[in-house]
Amino acid sequence: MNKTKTIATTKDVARLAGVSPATVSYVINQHLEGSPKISPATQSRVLEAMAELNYVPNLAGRHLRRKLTERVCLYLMDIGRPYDNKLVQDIQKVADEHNNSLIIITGDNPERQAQVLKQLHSRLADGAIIKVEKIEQAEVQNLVKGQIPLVIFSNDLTPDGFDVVQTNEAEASADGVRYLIEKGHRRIGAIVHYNNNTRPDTRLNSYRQTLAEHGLPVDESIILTGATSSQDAYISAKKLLQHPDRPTAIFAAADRAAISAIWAIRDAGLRVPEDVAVIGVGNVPESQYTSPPLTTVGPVSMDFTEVANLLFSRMQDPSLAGRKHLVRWEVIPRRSA
Amino acid sequence: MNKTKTIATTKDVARLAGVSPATVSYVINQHLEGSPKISPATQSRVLEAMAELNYVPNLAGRHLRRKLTERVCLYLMDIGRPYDNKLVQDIQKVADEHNNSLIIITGDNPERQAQVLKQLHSRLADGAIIKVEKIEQAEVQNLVKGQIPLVIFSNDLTPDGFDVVQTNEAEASADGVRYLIEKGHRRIGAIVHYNNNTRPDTRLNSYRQTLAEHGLPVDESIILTGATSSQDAYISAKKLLQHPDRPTAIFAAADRAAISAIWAIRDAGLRVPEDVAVIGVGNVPESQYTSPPLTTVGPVSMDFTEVANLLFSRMQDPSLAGRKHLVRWEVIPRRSA
DNA sequence: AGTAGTTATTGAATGGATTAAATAAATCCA
DNA sequence: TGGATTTATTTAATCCATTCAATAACTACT
Repeated sequence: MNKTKTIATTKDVARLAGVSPATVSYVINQHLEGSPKISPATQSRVLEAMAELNYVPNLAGRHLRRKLTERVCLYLMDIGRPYDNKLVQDIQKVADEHNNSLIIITGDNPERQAQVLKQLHSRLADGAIIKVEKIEQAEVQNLVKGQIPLVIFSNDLTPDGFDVVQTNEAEASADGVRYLIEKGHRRIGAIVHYNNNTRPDTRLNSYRQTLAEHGLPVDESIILTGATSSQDAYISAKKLLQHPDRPTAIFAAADRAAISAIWAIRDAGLRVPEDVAVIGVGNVPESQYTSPPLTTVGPVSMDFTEVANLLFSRMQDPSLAGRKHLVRWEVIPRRSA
Repeated sequence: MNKTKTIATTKDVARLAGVSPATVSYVINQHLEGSPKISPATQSRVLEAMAELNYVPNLAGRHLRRKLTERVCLYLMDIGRPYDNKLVQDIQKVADEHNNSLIIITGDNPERQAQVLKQLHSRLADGAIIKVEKIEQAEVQNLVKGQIPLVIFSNDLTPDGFDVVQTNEAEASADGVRYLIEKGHRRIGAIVHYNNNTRPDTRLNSYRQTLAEHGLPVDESIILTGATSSQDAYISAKKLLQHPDRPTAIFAAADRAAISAIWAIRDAGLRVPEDVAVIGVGNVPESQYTSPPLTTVGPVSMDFTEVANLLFSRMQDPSLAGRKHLVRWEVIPRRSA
């Protein structure tokens, strides 16, 4: 009965099976080629002992000795983003193929980011994919010194020496605005900053710049910023609709805001896109199923295995030069604009 | 230059600072009360050496010796669920207070569940919160043997010996259907199984049972199952609307399905709730901002710190008897029904 | 100054698994 | 059967940080 109080170690298993700890280890790691062959007889005695004692290898011991965790880490700002679930699945799949496990850590403040980078340096994992808006340069540089394979998924300025994944989000947002202009719209309102997790500025800048490039005036009274929730976005949309010189189209810097805008337009008794066209950014899953389906700007491909491959190839050969991977965003024409 | 190739250890720091490894360790762990006091002079010499060598303690070494990881794990089926982000935040907050870090692992198949439970047993973390639909009993029992503090967040049958968090989701779904009946509806359609992550059966059962309890017929032709996406749900709703004997209300077993239903109803030129009322389940964030705002069934409180506290109190005293925590779901009346 | 009493520092053992190198056992062949 | 070769098993070192117990360096006090 006191057996259950203590966690069994290789030594315990060895004693029970009447072999040495080394033999136990070799039984556990048979799969690693190059290990000595253990005779079927001892093998089964060891396995029995392991089962009897409910033995599981201690990870700390193993990692210390092997200098490997066979684990990768994904850092996300939070776990609510539409694409991140797919990102996780794809990384998981690739990790599985490499017999690695995946842990996810979240945090949207620089403190936690620094903390996690430090933990990585402390060998929390053998490599990591960091997906953030903004990078703590200094900490990352330390990691590079510490030789932790790293893939940075961010449009923020990133230091050299590792792989970066970026999106052409800014250009794609500009494409979105251009799309509206090409449809003949001359007065396009903007609803920006759906929540604090996105980078509204680049999208808003794209909007301003694109209008300017086409010789259209930028009217600040139809640029509504600070919408941090669907409700805010709904209210913003209402305001645009009540504007004395109502815009004929709305550029919403996030799909959820765009969806709220559609509700607002329909609630006002107007038609989408005939009376007011709407375009979003992000291509969240729901955007396909709104009514009318939302025209939006988003990633063309949802396959992130390439991102995971960047990491694993770097783990195999840390001397690799820094690479860049682009997640292409494009206008996805549906029926709201 | 070759310094950067190798990761510094306490020994390296000790050598550079001209002290013993023990001293280095005591400098690192000053905060742990009971540690000997180190003189300011040596202290700063050690700190300098640490900075110079870019030293970070190796977690494996520390964990091995301390027999503690100061880490907790949250297992989720995926990272897309509306409430889980809040769950993560709350656990994170409590973990921070205890100087623990949080790692998240996901997986929706029993294999990964088993794998993770095994890793926990292997001391991946000091404790875990497992949020799943279905529990692998055998593996969990092993964990109990291995004395890993565990909180099971699941309505599935759970073995004794640790804490469980459950929702009264089934009863609340029944309340939702009752709510419609009390509004005078006698013909209520159902759209069930929004995706493979939810447990439609309990909700559907609640629906059937509640109708029966009120002496209403259960008409299988207006129960549409298998809607695994918003689009499916939209199509299902369309079908209900085209039914020769059209229901006056729709019970959607998931909010996203309910939202699709609202789109479908409005697209058909009908009004919500006057022509067709809609109630959802889940109270996802968007449900507040649909038009009309969705009446739904969901958790009343969004504070999960209590769940985290269950875990940490158990980690402090593993002999605690198993406790139960109920996340109360209720009808949240808005305007769609 | 000498002894008791503090305070600072270090030596050495520890935790658990792995693995290179060495030994022991088994098999083969002449 | 004896010696060589192959196969199975073990010994002992190692990974790194921590911590108990012991020593060393100081202070203080009579």
